Amino acid sequence: MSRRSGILEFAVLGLLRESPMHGYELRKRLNTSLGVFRAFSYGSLYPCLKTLVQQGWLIEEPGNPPEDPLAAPLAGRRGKIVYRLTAEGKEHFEELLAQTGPDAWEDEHFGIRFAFFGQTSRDVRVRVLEGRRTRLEERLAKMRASLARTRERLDDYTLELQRHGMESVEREVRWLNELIESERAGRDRRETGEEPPSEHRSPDTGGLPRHQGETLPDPSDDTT
Amino acid sequence: MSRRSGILEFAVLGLLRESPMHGYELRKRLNTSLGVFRAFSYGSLYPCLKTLVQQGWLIEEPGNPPEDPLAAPLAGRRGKIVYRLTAEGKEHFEELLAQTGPDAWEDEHFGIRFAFFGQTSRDVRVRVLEGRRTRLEERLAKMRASLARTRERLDDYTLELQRHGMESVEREVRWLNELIESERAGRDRRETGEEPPSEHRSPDTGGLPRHQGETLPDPSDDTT
DNA sequence: TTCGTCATGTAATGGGTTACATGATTAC
DNA sequence: GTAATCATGTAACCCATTACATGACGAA
Repeated sequence: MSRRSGILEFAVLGLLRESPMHGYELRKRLNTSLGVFRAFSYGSLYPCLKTLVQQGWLIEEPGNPPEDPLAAPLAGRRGKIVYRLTAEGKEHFEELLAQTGPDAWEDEHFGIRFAFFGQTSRDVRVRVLEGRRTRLEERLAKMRASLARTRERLDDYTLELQRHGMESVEREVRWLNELIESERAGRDRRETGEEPPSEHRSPDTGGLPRHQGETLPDPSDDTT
Repeated sequence: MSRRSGILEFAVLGLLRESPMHGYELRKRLNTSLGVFRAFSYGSLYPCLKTLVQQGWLIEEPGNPPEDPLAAPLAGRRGKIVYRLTAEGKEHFEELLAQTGPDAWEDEHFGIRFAFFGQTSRDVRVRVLEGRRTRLEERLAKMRASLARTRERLDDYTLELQRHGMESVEREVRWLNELIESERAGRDRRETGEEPPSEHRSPDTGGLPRHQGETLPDPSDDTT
């Protein structure tokens, strides 16, 4: 039982916006491109797809995705299902993208949101990046306060844990600063939607901060 | 319904090994010392405590912890409960500490395990650190392979996400290397159990690698 | 006397995983 | 013909959270 995930929903809509796909294929992309940070199983994916169809954001079509349209209608047997984003789904995804509320700044969501940054405006990107930075700075302040308060009774390892944790968060903040600066400088990025000629990719931005090591339960099958 | 957590169980036993506590107090420590990396709520803590009692690893005592033994037996009302580690619990915790199986190297577990490193032997510490390093190196290899394979179709943001993620993991590996070296060099650390004079804390080790930013749902009350 | 904090709990829910069950298609 | 991989799904479970319910105790 999963039904309506949140971030999984977001990622599914985002991937299907590019092109229709099988659930199987979807899961593979979820666990490679995005899956460096997060892996999903069929047990959550397929139920999620069902509810997205119920919402009217996706439609199911029999057969294979555009690349190999050889598959006959195949009415009887269980058959393959291609999921395609509807107009409503597209609209809904755009709303999700534009959201800058607090969950856009949460650790679990930030990475995946970032991966779809190419589909929003620079304005939204900057707001989300700043929100995330604020979050991390608050966290840092708490960590520092807590460390200053209880230093004596902590042993070496716990202390080192804290120290390294703080250092990591600090580095993440620095990285966000670079990203924000880069966005503000207005490097040649697409404003929204479609891809640019895909030639010049400005090499000066940065990458995702989230868990350097979190999740990743061994994607196991991505050997294509 | 939670019952038997794994890592929560581990942390609870580890904290109670130091001294008996109330559930409330336990949760506070869980969310300060350790909570920089992970927060727990009562909804998981209290049920967990119950099952640990059932296992015979803890006993419940009425009253207050050692520091203020003023509380009368208070039979009737719901009353406070102090949880104390039993001999069996202590033994069980030591077994858990000595485990070097794969879950000792998982992201979710590593941070908390590390916090209790002071209670194991150097031997176990090194094995756990090396295991973690191996894990991360495998992950890194996969990330590199995947990146090399699919580079063209990824947009700037997804690419940057990958790049930054890899960089973080690489940094974590470097940190593990320092820790391992430091352990091997045999810096003046306690071998097991009790605290040393707590004066010289070798400043050359490092800190925890796990998620720089994961979890942390705003501990909200740690102002002591 | 009321507010903050200490203190213990439960029910409903969330968002996932693992293991299982099934079967089609492709490559050798 | 058989193994690998493609492909879809479900049931049982896991481990947590949130919101709720209850109440004692100290300080202003």
